[in-house]
Amino acid sequence: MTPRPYSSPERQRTVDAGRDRILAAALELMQQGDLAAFSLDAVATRAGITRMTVYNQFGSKAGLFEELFDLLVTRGAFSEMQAIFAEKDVGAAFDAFVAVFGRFYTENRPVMAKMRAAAGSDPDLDAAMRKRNERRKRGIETLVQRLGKQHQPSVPAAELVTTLDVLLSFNTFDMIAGPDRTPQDVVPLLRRLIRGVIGLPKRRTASRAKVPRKKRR
Amino acid sequence: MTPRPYSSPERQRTVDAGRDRILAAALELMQQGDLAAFSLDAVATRAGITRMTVYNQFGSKAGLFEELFDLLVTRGAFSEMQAIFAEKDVGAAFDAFVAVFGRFYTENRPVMAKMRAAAGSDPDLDAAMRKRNERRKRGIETLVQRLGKQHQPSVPAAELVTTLDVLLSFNTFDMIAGPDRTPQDVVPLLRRLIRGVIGLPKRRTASRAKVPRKKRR
DNA sequence: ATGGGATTATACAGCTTGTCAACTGAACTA
DNA sequence: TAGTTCAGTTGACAAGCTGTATAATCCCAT
Repeated sequence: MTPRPYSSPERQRTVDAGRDRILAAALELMQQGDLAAFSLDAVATRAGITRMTVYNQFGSKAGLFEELFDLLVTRGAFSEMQAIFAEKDVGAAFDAFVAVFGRFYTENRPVMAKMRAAAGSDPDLDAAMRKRNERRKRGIETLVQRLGKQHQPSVPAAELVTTLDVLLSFNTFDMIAGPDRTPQDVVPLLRRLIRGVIGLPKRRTASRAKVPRKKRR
Repeated sequence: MTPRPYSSPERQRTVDAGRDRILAAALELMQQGDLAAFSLDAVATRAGITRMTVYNQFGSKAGLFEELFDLLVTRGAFSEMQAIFAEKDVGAAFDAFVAVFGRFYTENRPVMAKMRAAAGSDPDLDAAMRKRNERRKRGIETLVQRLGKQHQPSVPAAELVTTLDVLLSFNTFDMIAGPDRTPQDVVPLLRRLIRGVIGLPKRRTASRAKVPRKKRR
């Protein structure tokens, strides 16, 4: 009656390989077609397995979404976060923060758009996404706490974190970028915007700081 | 054989009444349950008619969405827009603009959230919604053009309209308000934020401007 | 009474997510 | 070496959705 211990490295390897194939297929489908074309059947067929295996591995469609998002995040350029929080100049830290999200949103723009749409339809997935976005908010909190006294934000202090969170959300990057630009292109604009909100002086651009301005444009 | 002319005011009235009942039922369903519960069958049952009638009247689910959105807009507090554009003080005009959208988003918050989600899944509906949002953008454009020279925006002039459009989108109101406040509550914050972006001085609050400050709170 | 437009009833196709018992194969045991 | 056990896979099924097609029905205007 008592289930005996069971562990199979061979088994585990094929299972993990299957998971990877499923996630890869899901990612490809997310990058291409529209959300309506993203069915578990399409994912399974593309991964070369049965739809049921997807259910066994991820529980549900929302589960697959969540794991896919986590995969993107771990793959993403968030490894620099440590360095950003260690940065001496708070303004530079914010600038780097914006750049990280600009890159992440650019790399995963269609996927993020579909994630947002899917989260809007499924309350469970919405809660899961909200929880993951809290990490961004906590990062903003720690940066805001490091702000000195020589700044005067254009919003109440209690709202500063929430406001910055909005400005750093995928929606903001996506809307401002529009169809003709990438979120990456929008980074300078958002930097200026954020510096304006937290009341930091305009940063000396790297080029200007180095070269002593020889010719006007 | 030749179809004779035919027009029936009575008939037309009952048809219109049916349309109204369908739209009312759809609105109720949008305000209550989640988007998954919003099926054409549920709408039809609630309206006391058949699902086929919905198709006859609105063509498709997306068509119903669009007409419902238009209904909300015409019902909404956008009648003041004329007065807002006629306002002498540009800052006051922006303040009123923000208030209008705060009220609209507050009244229709769950509906707007579901519309956004539905638009994310259906490209056609997404295009339709985008087109309707252009009206907001055009309103911002006219207001921005009326800005004088005594302001220095914190973003390039070419990006000012897009930036303001983001700040006035449902997403911004919804995110900042969060679960404990209404978009309406967020209006003062967004006013300050927008004034900061376009480089306008903080407005003298109406109460301060009128009453000569007798007692501190 | 008769014609026309809208609504209804009914059926169907195709798609989706999700659940079920039966099956397969690797690892353990005798 | 041969049988048992368990995880993972599989095909089949249930229920829901949108959208379409077709015939019957109702009701108003002529």
